[in-house]
Amino acid sequence: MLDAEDITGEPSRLGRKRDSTRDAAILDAALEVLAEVGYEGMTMDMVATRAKAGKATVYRRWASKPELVLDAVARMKRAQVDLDQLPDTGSLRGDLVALAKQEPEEDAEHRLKVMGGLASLAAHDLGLGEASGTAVIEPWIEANRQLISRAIERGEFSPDVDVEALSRVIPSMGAYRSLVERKPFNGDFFVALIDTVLLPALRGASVPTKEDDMDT
Amino acid sequence: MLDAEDITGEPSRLGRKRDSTRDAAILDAALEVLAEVGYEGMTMDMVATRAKAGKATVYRRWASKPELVLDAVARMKRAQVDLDQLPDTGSLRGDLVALAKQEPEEDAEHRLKVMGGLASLAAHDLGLGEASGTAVIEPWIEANRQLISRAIERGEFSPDVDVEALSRVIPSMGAYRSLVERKPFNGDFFVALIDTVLLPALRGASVPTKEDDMDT
Amino acid sequence: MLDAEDITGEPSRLGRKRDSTRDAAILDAALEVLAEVGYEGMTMDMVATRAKAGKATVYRRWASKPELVLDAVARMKRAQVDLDQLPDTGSLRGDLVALAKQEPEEDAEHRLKVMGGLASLAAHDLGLGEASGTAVIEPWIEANRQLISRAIERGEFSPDVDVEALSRVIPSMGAYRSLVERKPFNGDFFVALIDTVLLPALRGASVPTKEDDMDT
Amino acid sequence: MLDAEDITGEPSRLGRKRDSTRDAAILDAALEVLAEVGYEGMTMDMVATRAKAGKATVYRRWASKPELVLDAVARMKRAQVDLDQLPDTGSLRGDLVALAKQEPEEDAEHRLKVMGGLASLAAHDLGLGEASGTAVIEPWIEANRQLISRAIERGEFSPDVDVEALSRVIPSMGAYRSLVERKPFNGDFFVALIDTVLLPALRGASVPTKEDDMDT
DNA sequence: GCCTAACCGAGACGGTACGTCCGGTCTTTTT
DNA sequence: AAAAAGACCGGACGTACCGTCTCGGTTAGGC
Repeated sequence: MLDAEDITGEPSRLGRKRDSTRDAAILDAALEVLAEVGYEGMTMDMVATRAKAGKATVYRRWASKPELVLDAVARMKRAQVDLDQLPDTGSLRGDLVALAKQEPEEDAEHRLKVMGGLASLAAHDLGLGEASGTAVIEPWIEANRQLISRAIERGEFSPDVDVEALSRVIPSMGAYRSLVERKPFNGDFFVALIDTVLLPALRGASVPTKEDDMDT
Repeated sequence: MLDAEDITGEPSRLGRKRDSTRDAAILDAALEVLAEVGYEGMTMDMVATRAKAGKATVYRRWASKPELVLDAVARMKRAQVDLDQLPDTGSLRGDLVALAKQEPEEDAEHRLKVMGGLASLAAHDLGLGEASGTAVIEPWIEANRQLISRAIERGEFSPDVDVEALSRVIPSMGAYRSLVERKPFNGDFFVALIDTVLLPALRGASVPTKEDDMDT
Repeated sequence: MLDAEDITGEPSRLGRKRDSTRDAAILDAALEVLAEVGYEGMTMDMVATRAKAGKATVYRRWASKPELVLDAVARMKRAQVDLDQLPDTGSLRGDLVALAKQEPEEDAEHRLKVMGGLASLAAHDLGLGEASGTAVIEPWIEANRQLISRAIERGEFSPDVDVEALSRVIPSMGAYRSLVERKPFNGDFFVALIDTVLLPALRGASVPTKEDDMDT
Repeated sequence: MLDAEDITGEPSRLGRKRDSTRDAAILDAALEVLAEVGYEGMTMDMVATRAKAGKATVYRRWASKPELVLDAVARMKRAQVDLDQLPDTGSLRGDLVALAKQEPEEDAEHRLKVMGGLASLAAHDLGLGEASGTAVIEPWIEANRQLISRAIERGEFSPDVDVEALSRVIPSMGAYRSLVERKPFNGDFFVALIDTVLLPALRGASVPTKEDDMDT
């Protein structure tokens, strides 16, 4: 966001105050349009019109279309995973399933559509691709990271497992299913991943054959 | 591609024949431009000009920019995985590593750039998203599917493993790393995935807890 | 027309002969299309298709669209004024009226439409503008020139009249009415011009006040 | 022009106002380009670029190339004949010659070139042909109509003359010379027409043989 | 009676203008 | 000064047309 006031600390005393309700209206409009026509199909005019806002009002808050979409999608995701209220059922499988069910099933459809719009952000080298994925999926990965670490501490799994890689398994495969295969990313699929990929990998990680640095 | 002749079977004998060298020239030009300026930066005029083709010649073959890019990327991928010449080293790990090394490391950089261009295709609901991912990644999944099945037949792993899900592990996580995290998708990363996720999951798949239908 | 053979004298004896019936078919098709959609609306493909000819067959005969249209319109006009069979009624008025009635009234509507198409030829500096007008209207001017000269020889009018200018009066005003005012150029209008402009001007030409060179 | 506001009467108060200086800039650019490369050679991009305007700004005002050219040429002509300041020298000949000289001789060359561009407008049935000629030549005809009427009132000529037809003599023949014959339409030619056609026709109109209505 | 070159219809080709649509900026009026 | 509305510049999109070239096939001669 481009809020000069946030930086200076000086509350820019002159003139009319920013109408902060516009932020939400614009982001909601952006999400609606994204879900309906996708990123490429969405235009800034569509968003402004639907939010009953002028384009200048939009551009006063976000410098470009990608940044707006980024914030819009992040806003949607923020509601989903709450890192301060992760489930704690005693077993990793229980925690992960609880995390999956935490979000009403009907929201998934909507978010799926919006996520589609997200894909093309990666095309902008500006680091927006990175940021965008991060904003949406990183909290999810972080939740997995915490749940898996907790399970290791409990002694459920060997401390030798690659937590970083395994935290990414479900989000990555979910993203692939949503964005590339365009199949629904529902609870059944989620549970199947847990049982056929993630848990087996954690259990089977006793004898990691070799090296495993992942970052470059 | 828009090739009516494919449907009728009747090869539409009248008039000048399509110059099939133009297809290749246009696709190559598209790949060059994609690698240089990305999907959003690429224009149809750039591609046509570089291929020394008229725009009509381009649009006679591909109905839109996304469809052209789709074919271009698919063409690039096709060279990568050859399903008829899969490696056979005796162990799954050996096969997978051989598959990874099969492609010269320096090509990866180029393909990574082009793959970035692919991302935004998913934004077009037209099923292009599906098709695009499919065209590029599906052959890779198929290769994994064959290698894993063969390993099971050899008795390396239990026949109870979910071959479908596990075939997608590496491509999905590779795509996430490339397109969202924007980190290099090199051999080290690839081998790490094999050793810390895929092989453990295959080994640990002895007691799949519950249901596991994946397709819808 | 581009008939190389006409120039070289060497009749290019080898190969298949031009099918001269195609010329007529193409010109007729061109006239039809011109009448229906005007010069700008007419395309070479339309003409070729309607004449059941290939574009190459058209371009083998005429080098460009303007040249084709020029010939097409000239062909139409040729039927109209026959310089070898000018009327001779004894009076200029009788001759002119006879010339007007010589062409069936119903053809006028068609030719009017086609003439509209002619207008834009003038936009091509290539001398086609000149040629086009010339091909269509010049024979008519020439007819007037001969009829007026004959009337002067008969003593109907003073030899001092400017035959060149007066020969152009009716064609010019007819063209203006057709092409610019888009009103019908029928016999009534024609006769009115004769009686209210041309004949008075011939009669009143006793005292030409001053200079009168017209060409530059 | 596409100015919705003209119809409603309600001046559509919201939003940024049309920048009326753009109209003039675009029309001037169009005239320059027309004079340089002619109607067919002129492109909308050329006009927009030269006027430092975007194409959307051009198309917001004129729906198509022909309509733009029409307005551009009309603008040029408007400067030429001022119906409120017609010359009054006491004789029709003096008035007509004054009208001719009223416009600097060097402008004629420029206008001639632009007029050439006008010709092909007639090819668009849309009434643009009619409108175009009208916009350019009708004011001239009207000037002649007024001058001739005034001369008749003064008793210079018989009230029986066909003012309508005679007012069109010089513009029609001038248009023919410019557009079809492509010869210069200069003062000498103009004066010659007055002396060898128009004035004789007015003088000789004593005994009109028949006459009959001209409009249909 | 066959060979060969030029013809024929059909349509792909390179190039280029058209008119539309967007992204991001700027202006006008109202709040 | 911020808001809604919308005009502004720049530039890509996809369509259509011109004039050329290529394809398979046909129609003449000349041998």
